Order: sequence, then C-alpha cells, then structure tokens
Amino acid sequence: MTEEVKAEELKSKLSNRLYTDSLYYDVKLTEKFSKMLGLQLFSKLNSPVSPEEFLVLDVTYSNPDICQRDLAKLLVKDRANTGRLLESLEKKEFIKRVVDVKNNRLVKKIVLTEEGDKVLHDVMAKVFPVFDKVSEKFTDEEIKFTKDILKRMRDTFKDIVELQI
Amino acid sequence: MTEEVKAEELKSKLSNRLYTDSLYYDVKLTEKFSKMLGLQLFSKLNSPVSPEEFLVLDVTYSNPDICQRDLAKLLVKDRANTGRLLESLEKKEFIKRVVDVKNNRLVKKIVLTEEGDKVLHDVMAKVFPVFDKVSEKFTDEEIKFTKDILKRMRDTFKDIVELQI
DNA sequence: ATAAGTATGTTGTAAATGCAACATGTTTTT
DNA sequence: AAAAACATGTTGCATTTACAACATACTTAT
Repeated sequence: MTEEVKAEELKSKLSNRLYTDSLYYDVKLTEKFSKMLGLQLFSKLNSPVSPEEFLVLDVTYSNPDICQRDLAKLLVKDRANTGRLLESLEKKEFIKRVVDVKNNRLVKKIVLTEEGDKVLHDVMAKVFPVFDKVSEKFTDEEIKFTKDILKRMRDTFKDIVELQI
Repeated sequence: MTEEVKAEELKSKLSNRLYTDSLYYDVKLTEKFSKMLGLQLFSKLNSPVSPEEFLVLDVTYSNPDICQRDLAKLLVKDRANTGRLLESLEKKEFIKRVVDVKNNRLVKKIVLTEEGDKVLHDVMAKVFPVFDKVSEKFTDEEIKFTKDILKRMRDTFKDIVELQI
C-alpha cells in the first residue's frame, strides 16, 4: 500500500468521523435526558424549588455555614449564578445569608432554614425513588465503574478548562 | 435487632443520602466540564459557529436533506430551538432551508452549503485533537463500556421522560 | 506609602433551554 | 360534510448558563 493511499484513507477516516459518535456526545445526551426527567418531576410535584435550587440546598445541607464562593466552587458554578440562585432561595426563606468574617474578609455564610431543610427532604423523598428505578437497571459494579470513569474524565478536563471561580 | 431500630436506620440512611453522590450528578458535572471546554475552544478559535450550531452541522452532514422535525428528533431538541439554530445558520449561509413536500406535507429540508461543509470540517480539525487528548486517558474497552452504560441509561430515561418533538 | 494584585459579591448580557400557544395545512373520525 | 386530531414550523417567555465588568475591601510589592 502506497503512502498516498494511506494518507487518503486517513483523510477519509477523519472526514467521516462525527462528533455525534463520540463519548462526549453520549455524556451530553444522557445529561439532557436526566435533566429533563428532573424538570418534569419537579414540575409535576409542584416543587417550591427548581432542580438547580434543590442542588444548592443539597450541597448547603452537607456543608453547613459555607460561604458563597466556596459553595460556587463545590457547585462548579460561577459566583454570579451561585449568587442568583441563593438570592432566589433567600427570597423564599429556604436559606439565610449571614454576613461573617473569614480570613479577615467579609463573607456571606449560607444557613439552611427549617423550612429549607424540610423542602430538601420532601423533594428527596419523592424524587429519589424515580431515579432509583433507573439505577435498578445497573449492577453496583457498573455504577461504580462508570462513576470512576467519569471522575477521571473530569479530572482530565480540569487540567484543560479554565475555571474562574 | 428490632423492627423499630431497622426502620430508624433506614430513615437515617435516607436522610443522609445526597443527590450529589449519585451517578446522575456525576453525569451532570462531567457534561458541564465538557461543555465548558467546547465553549472555551470555540471562543479561542474564533469559530463562526457556536458549539450547538456545530452540532447541527454535524448531524445535517450525516443526514442530508433531513427536514426540521426529523432533525429535531435526532438532536433531541424541541422544534422551537432547532428552528432557531437553523435560522442562525441560514443567516450565516452555512445551510439553506429548501421547502419541499414529504407525505403530502410542506417541510423545510436542510441543505449544507459549501461554506457550511468547510466550517464543519475546519472546526472538527481543530477541536477533535483536543478532545482526543482526553480520550487518550482511557482504553478502547473503557470507552466502549461507558458508551454502552450511558446508552442503556438513556433508553431507560426514554421510557419515563415525555419527549414532545 | 503608594500601587498593584487578590478576594468576595453583584449587575449586565447573550446564548441555549423547555414549554405553551399559535398558524396553517392535512388526515382521520364521526 | 363537519369536527377532531395531527403534522410542521414559528413566536413568546421564563430559567439557567458563562463570561465580562464592576464595587469594595484587604494584602502584597515596590
């Protein structure tokens, strides 16, 4: 086989490669379905919080007294969006933002209210079973394996992507 | 162990479960990093199309003369968003929308222009190598396995989620 | 001591999203 | 034949997004 033919084949292969065949598009599509299920569930349940607000409650619950920027880092959201989600949650009285000092700097620490705690666990009780139905299709090993792959993928992304939080 | 204690433990476990520990949050986070890498790459390259527009070109390329609704189904986007992305691509003259008849109904078939084809492959040539760097961290087996798991997950979601396309 | 840099939070903006509602036709039911 | 349902595409709207730019206030460099 000549070099020319090889190069032609390579070129052909390259131009026939599709983004939609990649693992990254699989991840994108899967997240889209998962997100839509969340949206539809929260809507059907008349949840007082959106899926993203629920996420904030979830992380706040497991990280009491965290300040906004540290919360943003955990959420992998920028400070602007984190602040807006918190503003909405505070307006609904599911959290309070308490001004405090950390490293000699003013920060706003997030405190879950009783009502916020209640909403978090109410939503969990209704939403978890639905997602559990999906998880039933997989073995514990499969889930563990996939979580590991995705974590390694994120770690690789972190070296390339500029996160400004 | 009494039933009461068991129930107490179960309740405790339930309330200690976190959404952020779930596989679905892993998928969400991973997609977020992947999306951000795409955004930053396209921006750095001064790409004439956004990542979502690139996706439309990718699917149009591999499905010539597809109509808007069928394209929407492949993209798993609703008709409204698909139409808006196409409107933007047509304005930039990367596609044309040709009115045609299918099943005795008027449809708009999507045709990639020469310029659109060029942009698609230019962007591919610049973006694929970056994502390939990430893929290098995984064996072919791992990628195949993960794609399979995610596909099964989507198939399960499809039975639960209402897709109105 | 002054300047430059950093930390924290806010406001503005453009893109993409899903859903609802609409317009306009064609089928199917009744 | 009239009514209901469906197919296709569009417009409007509220949510979420990332990024840029800003306001304060503190730290570090010069």
